[in-house]
Amino acid sequence: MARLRRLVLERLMRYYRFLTESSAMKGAETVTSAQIAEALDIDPTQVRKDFGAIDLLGMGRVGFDVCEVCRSIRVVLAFDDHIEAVLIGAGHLGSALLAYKNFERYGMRITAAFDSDKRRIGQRVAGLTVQSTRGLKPYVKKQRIRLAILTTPMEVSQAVADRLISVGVEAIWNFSPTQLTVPDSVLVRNEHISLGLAELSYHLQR
Amino acid sequence: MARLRRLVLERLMRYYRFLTESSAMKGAETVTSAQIAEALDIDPTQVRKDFGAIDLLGMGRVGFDVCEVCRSIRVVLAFDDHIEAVLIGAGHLGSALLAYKNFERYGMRITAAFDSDKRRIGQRVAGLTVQSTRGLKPYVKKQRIRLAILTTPMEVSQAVADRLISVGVEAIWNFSPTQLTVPDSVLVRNEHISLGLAELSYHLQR
DNA sequence: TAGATTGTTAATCGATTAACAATC
DNA sequence: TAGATTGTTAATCGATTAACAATC
Repeated sequence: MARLRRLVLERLMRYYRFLTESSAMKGAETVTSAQIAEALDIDPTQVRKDFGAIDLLGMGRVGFDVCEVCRSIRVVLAFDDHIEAVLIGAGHLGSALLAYKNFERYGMRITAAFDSDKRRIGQRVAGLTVQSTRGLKPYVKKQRIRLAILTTPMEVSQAVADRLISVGVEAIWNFSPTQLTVPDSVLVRNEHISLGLAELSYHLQR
Repeated sequence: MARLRRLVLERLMRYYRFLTESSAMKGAETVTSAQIAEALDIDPTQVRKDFGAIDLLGMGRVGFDVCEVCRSIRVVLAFDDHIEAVLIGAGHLGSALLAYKNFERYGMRITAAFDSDKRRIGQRVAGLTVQSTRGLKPYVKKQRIRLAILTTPMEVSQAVADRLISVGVEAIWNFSPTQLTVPDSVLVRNEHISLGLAELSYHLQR
């Protein structure tokens, strides 16, 4: 199977969520590309192409088997791998992510939260005790953590990323509005929320 | 000026943030497309094309005037328009957004927060008192609110969106992981955070 | 069989990158 | 002037959509 591109992966996630969570799919055993496309506002051909890319075959006149599709997506997106992650920056956004227990459904669990602010260290957030960033490197190394979630102020993000990478972190989910510089082997996924503001503001302009 | 596409708008926002917030730009009066491209990891031609699209002219051998670029982007992205927004769903993510005061820098201000949960109504979050969603429609109508931020559980998002649109909301910043169905005249900007998980999980797979 | 749906190729569309003359 | 940088056209690349024979 060829390496899948980002947009394909995102669509696979959307298909999966639709098939597992939408009330429209309650009890259905099969689903057509047209149904999925309609619900997610994309082209039916796109759906079939994406399914083809992960070697999923449909049935003429019937569509796709819901369970088979879900199973295949789980495998491709590695939802059963149980990735452990650390979160750095236990501010408002960080706390919101810690509280978002749904991540476990996709195989990701945040096992520790760090902050450098004395007022936050020791506090309990969503069942975890916020630790001092002094303990970050030893923890990541000892637990062989591969994924880090960055909800730090932008001034410190690059420095924190460097430290994480030096002890083996392979992927960073970056919520701070900074462009991180990392080695090619490390994946950075940026969630720059404020970019949305540009589109909204432009559109609302008189 | 032709209608700008989403990716262009997002890049304009990144240019603006780089020019106004990066320490690399401290005190600089001019900037070259190569400098910006290097910092944001994009192609220099892209930067010049984007600037060209908003009628910004550079100077041969010197580059672009930083102030002029910033001013132009502010105008194009309407940062001085002072858009008022309501937020619906004062949970963890909603509270994080309410606390994120930086939005005002880009002309957006959240003036009211609503929730349907009795335990949240009346609580103060980031200087605002959470109101019952019963008051949502009257408030939006009276204050002529055009932008709504949706941080509701996915089951109720469509219903809330319908109500918002019925009283004049023109754009929705959707943080709930649902595909909303809206009239063509309404802009929906989706921030489906969990899509990132697909890419990260796929990449970390052994 | 008849008809709905798939799987796949070809056509279109849009975004990115390369090349280079024009400019200051 | 010489040289760095722009502005723009052309080439490339990738993603989306249309078309349609194959299938169940």
